[in-house]
Amino acid sequence: MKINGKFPAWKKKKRKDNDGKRIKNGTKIVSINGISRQNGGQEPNLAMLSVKKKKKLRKKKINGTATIQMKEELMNSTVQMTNGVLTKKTNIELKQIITASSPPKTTQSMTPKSINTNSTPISKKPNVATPSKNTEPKPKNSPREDATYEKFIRPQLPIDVVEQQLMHELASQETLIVIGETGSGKSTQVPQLCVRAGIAEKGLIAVTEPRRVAAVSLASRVAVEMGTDLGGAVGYHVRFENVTSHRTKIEYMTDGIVLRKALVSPLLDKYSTVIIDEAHERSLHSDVLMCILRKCQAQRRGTDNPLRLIIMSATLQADKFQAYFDNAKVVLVSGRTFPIEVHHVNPKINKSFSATDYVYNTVICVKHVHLTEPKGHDILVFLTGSEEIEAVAYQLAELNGSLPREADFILPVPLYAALRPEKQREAFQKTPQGARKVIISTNIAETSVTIPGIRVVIDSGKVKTKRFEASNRIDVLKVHNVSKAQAKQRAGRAGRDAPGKCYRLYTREDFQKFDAENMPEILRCNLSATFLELMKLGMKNPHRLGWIDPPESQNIDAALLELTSLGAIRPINSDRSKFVLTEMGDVFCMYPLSPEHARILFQAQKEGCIMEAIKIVAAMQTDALFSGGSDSKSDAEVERVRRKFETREGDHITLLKIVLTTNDFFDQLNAKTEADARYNKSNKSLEREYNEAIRKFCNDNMINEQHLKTGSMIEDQLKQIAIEQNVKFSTCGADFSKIRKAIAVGLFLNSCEYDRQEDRYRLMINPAITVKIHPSSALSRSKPAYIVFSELMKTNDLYALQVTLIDADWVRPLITEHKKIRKNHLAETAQRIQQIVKVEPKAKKQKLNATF
DNA sequence: GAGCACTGC
Repeated sequence: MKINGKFPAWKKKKRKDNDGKRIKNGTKIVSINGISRQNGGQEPNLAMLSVKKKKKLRKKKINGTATIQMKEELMNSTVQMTNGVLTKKTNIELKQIITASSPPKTTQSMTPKSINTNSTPISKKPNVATPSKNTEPKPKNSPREDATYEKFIRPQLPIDVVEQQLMHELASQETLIVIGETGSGKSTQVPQLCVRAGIAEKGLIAVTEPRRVAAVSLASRVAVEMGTDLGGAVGYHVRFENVTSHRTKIEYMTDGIVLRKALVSPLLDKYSTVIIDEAHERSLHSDVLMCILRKCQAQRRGTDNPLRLIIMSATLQADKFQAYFDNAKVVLVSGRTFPIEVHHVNPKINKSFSATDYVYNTVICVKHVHLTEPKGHDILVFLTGSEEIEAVAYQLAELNGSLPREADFILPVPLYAALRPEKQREAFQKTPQGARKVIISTNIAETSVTIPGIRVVIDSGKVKTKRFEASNRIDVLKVHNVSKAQAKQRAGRAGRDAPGKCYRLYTREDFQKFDAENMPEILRCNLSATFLELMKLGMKNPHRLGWIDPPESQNIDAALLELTSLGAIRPINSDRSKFVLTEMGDVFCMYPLSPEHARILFQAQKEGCIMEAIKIVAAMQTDALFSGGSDSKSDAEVERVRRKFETREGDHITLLKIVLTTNDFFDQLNAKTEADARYNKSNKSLEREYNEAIRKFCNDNMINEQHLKTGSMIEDQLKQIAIEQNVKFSTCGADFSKIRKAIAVGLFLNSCEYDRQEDRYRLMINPAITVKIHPSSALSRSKPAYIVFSELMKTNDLYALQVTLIDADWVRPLITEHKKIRKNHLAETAQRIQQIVKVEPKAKKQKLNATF
């Protein structure tokens, strides 16, 4: 929320809200409890000014504490890394930012996890944290660590009740399904039970998590419980960070890392047990893992190193998992959340209620809750996107002017992933005296972060999701209703610390119409990258693969067509039902990239510009490097800086320019810092100056520091892989046509030709589809004859994002080839469907088991 | 001249 300076960008322009009503320059008739009132954007009243002043004061307070916390973190890490070279320090800082933006890690706080609460008040009372048996011996490490362990006493957890049963099942079952709600302790205790049951002697216990924060914080927590240091008996492995050793017995990992490991060692024989946590989330990676591990288990069955699988889930999909894993046993663990009172909108009472204008409803609801709920109970609001969130935050701040004198002050705090880390941190600050914090969030607060002190949840019932349209290869970003499970999850966020309330801005009848569960990711994304990995593991026919929820046939074919056209796979039988990796496809697998992006690198090697290609492709993996429009800059200044990097050749070359500029800056900065170090400057002041210089550079050039660092780490990772692949490093200098050709070849499926009559671009592989260049692109005004884009996004129109000027001759042969393959492909698909229809169900099942 | 949720290797 902007306090000083100009109004937020959304306010300056006319915009349509979801009901189609125009909100003009912030002026909107707000009717609260029947009393209409006009908040004029042009005439800020006195109450409004005093609000700003008040807020400014409170802001100051908050920032004060933040600085102190950050300083402490900085000092801790400096102690650990004083002998590091200064260039390494960027890494240290990144780590700090990651930890700082994750939920506070105390011995009491648990990882962000899924919750499942009933929609009616739950009578279960949470266990009081009582001192219980300390199951593990005390550590004998450094004195500092000893102090930490002595303080630690694990509270009793619901899972303790079924400990004996779990131990028994672990000893006898090959696959086990553990269903446990939030707070049951399954994520921390089940791996430890495995160790105690003696399973870990044959091999490591792997625990997979869908998010990095979860893997890291769970590992830290379990390390404390087991009385070992992190990276000792308990470790974690996420991208860019491997904190494990030869002593490690329990390894927390992100599911993507386990998939990568499976590509290198398909039997995963280092691990005796793999525990898949949060399986109910149905992330792409966990679905693929379950598919692979089932195969893996079959192959290791009967050997002296069988694979044990534990599927952990928070919701009722047990039946589905049970059927998938051959009637595996299910152990139920009760959860430990506080009772939550759920209120739905009742149209009979709330006469003015309109189901579509949820932004307006939100403001009304916050006001109602604010005036009726006890002071000090913070509110968490779920909305769909940044624009909405900023709008509500603004209106709530204005609401303060009309509150009764005795009422507390409303402190709106936006929270979404694209927000700068320091802004995100405000959501975790303690609420100032005399205020009520209202966090207005996207679904980031559903699972990824846990905010303390929330007692009331307001749920719009909406979520923005991306779905892949296989027929046109288009990503569609749209607002949808949440699922029932998601609504429960959101409600559960009110019951973390104490009994809570949830207000749903939809009727009970609407809720009944919602889907039961979230749509699994595998059903709504491009499958080409996944299939490439599975083919590396020996899969030949994706149509015959046993998924929990099989993707649509059309979607599977689209991925096969894409991979074939990119030259990553080729058919091995005449009816094109079986495929195998080509040599090039094998190389693609080594890179953590989509097949298209890997193809750019492959081509760049031929063209002699691999260095530049790696920089560009790495930058393409992160969110926008250039973050124009940040609040303290004027439009003219944003334009000026944007022009500095813009090139006529397109947005990919612009990315390269930004990366090269920052590289130069870092070279100079490092040289200067090294020189300063010779004059005996203290480490601390050097580091401060170093970080300040980076901050200033990023601010001046409107570069997102976080994304820049992520990009640079990806660049290092890609370089490392290229070295392992014996790639000859080459650079094209100022001859950008080489790199443009490599990009064109990699993204040839996205090449377009300008249609002057329509003033739009026609997709060369499918001229029926016309698109517009997104206005954020450097090429949106120059309109060259031929372009490729990175991504096509359907919002209000069909927009091409990240566009580069190309030569049509570079892509024409590839497009001709693609059309040929597609023609055959369609014919073969029709033929195959005929065959499948003929197959008897029984025979079909046998075949399914025989092929992978 | 638009305005984009969230993860992950």
